Amino acid sequence: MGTDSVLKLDNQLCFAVYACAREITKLYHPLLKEIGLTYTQYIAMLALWEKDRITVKQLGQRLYLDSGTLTPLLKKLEQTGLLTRVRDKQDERSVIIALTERGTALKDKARAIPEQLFCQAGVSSGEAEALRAQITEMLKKVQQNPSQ
Amino acid sequence: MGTDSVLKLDNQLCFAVYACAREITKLYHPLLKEIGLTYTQYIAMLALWEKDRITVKQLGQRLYLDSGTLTPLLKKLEQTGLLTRVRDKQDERSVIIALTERGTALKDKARAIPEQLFCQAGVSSGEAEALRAQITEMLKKVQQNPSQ
DNA sequence: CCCATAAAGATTGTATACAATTTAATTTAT
DNA sequence: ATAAATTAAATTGTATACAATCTTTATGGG
Repeated sequence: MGTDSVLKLDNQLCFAVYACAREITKLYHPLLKEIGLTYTQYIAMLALWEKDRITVKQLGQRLYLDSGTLTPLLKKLEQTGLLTRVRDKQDERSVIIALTERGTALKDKARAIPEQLFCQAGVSSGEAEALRAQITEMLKKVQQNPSQ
Repeated sequence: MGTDSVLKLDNQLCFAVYACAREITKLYHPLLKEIGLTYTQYIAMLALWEKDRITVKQLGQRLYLDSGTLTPLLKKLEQTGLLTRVRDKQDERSVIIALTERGTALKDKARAIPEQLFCQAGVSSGEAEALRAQITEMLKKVQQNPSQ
């Protein structure tokens, strides 16, 4: 085996995924700026547009993010007026996230984004879907603590 | 088409890549802790073990990172004694990064990491390589400014 | 030669990420 | 029922990321 092929950057799956994630995020930046969201905020809104009135914990499980990241992010979205954060009466440990009217309405503006992005990235939706499926499978394997 | 399939989180390639990158990073954490590196520092060292005495600019192109991220990271690795940062005599705008003896020696300790990670992740090296190749291709398409 | 541009790093400001800890509420086991 | 364990958020501290700006140095016309 050549000296150190296992340590070559170009052989690292991790690096490819890591670099790709950041480059895609950069691509989103100008589009998201128009609707006033950061990338992570957009991901959170995507989850909430599908299903809101969920706890921080549940949102975190969906996004693979913990309260350390979500608490400040959700406070910001609350300040912007896109959602509310209210303690659950049934279980005061939990905080329930609900979209406001404005938060729900923002979905209309977001609808054009995926299409614009595909064009920009020059990736066909077919190959994107195939790749997404594989990466998702990998994500599930790699997931450290699925119960989290 | 169902209400909003384009905005569904599970249909987003970007989210799969983004979440996967973070989960893989978490997997590395305990292994890298043993050799005293963070994930990004490890990536930087991988590049430098392959080729050092390069400028910050060149390292940034290799890693898809800019000086805003690299400057503090490299200062830290300099403090740790793994590398040196010296202005290029030929072009005082550039800073040349060179590994110290300790920096070069650390490679020996790092050699075991990729193997350990594959076992932990439960991914065969064959499928990892196939996926890596696809993501790398995608990375190149998505790259905004290759000249950068 | 001299100025306008460009290039490379460094800096600033904002927004993540996440480990580790803390606080408050709830469950569980005794 | 109550102390111990668990759980959910929030907080703290550290380390990225990156856009935007600034500083210094180099380059290229005129």
